[in-house]
Amino acid sequence: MRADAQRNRERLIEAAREVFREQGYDASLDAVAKRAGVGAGTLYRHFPSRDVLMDAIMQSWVDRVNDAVDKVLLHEGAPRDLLLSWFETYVDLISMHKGGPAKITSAMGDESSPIVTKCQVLARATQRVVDRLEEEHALREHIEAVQMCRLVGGVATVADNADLDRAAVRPLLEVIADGMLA
Amino acid sequence: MRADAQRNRERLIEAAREVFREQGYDASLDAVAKRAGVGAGTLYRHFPSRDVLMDAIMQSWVDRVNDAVDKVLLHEGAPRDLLLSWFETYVDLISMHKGGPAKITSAMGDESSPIVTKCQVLARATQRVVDRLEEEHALREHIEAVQMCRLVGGVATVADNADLDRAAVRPLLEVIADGMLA
DNA sequence: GACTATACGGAGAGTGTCTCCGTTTGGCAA
DNA sequence: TTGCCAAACGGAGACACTCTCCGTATAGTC
Repeated sequence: MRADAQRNRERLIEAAREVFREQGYDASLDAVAKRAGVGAGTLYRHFPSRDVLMDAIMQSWVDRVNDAVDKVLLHEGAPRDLLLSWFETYVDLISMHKGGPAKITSAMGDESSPIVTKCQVLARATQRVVDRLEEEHALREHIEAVQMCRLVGGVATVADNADLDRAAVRPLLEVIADGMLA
Repeated sequence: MRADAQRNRERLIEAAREVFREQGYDASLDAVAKRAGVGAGTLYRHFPSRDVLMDAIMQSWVDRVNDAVDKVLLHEGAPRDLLLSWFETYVDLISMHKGGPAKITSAMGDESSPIVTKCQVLARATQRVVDRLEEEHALREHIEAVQMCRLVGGVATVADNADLDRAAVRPLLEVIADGMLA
């Protein structure tokens, strides 16, 4: 890739990060291009769709997911606490941008989604939690990681849309946890 | 209201019902106006926003909700079956239009939403199910109808976004039910 | 320094939202 | 019946966003 192309690509990602944080996932892509100081054509050449751009700005986020699940799994304690701890972390992780929870959760299990890699990172992290709980025989049978992602993602989506705070989200996560634990 | 205004209002509602069914909740409002045979100005005078229009086309749906909960409560059987039966009915009721689950669930508990009356109808119906289960001491403590609506609405939203079928939705609803039952 | 593949930029086509204002009409009073 | 006018209509058009096309600029190579 030519040096100017590389530079513009990075500028676009940085601009998108800022604009999406300020205005949410629905922000105008022309605004992103303008913030980056490039033309619309340049933006669309690098990132043919909004989702591809989203995927790119989430690279550093992948590391954060993996760090987060490591940290959660470190914690010794009751299975219910572990599970709830992961659920709350999960909600935080997918709620970094307005509209994020819906976007990520609807792509979960869709092989052709442009953000499939991000979903896989989340699913694998969740699988590690499932594995740990199964070792301890703490989970009911037939509980799959993808179901966990969908349920908790559903709660995060509702919370995102309705501006619910953590206090309102907590009891919803508890219901899900109790429904999954043996 | 003048007779022509009344007539146009009804035409618009009928047209919106058709267009939303065919094209989903995101369909162009100009398309609705055109289908109704009126100008865009007439549409926006009657219905200042998409949500207000949605609210209007859902009038008959209110009756359907009430019929549905009556029918579910008639059913004798285990509490778990009753609860799951209501959950599946609930998902069907709010999934009549693409985008409906997110719209309805995010407005749940928001007094200023244009579709607040529809949310209340759903919440009251769900409350009747909660009351019945509490009579039978089948429910855990501190379970509120609005939480039920949010959890099941979250599942419906995910299913709507990700095109999940009933078979994929069922186990998610089971987790929620098990998390709520004593 | 010249060449060319690569990348850039922004005008503009396509689409949707919503408003404004000149025109039409329903309903009433005389 | 007729005349009046408040109420309602309609659609052009301003504005916003997405995405493409193509003339222009330039990075990298020889």
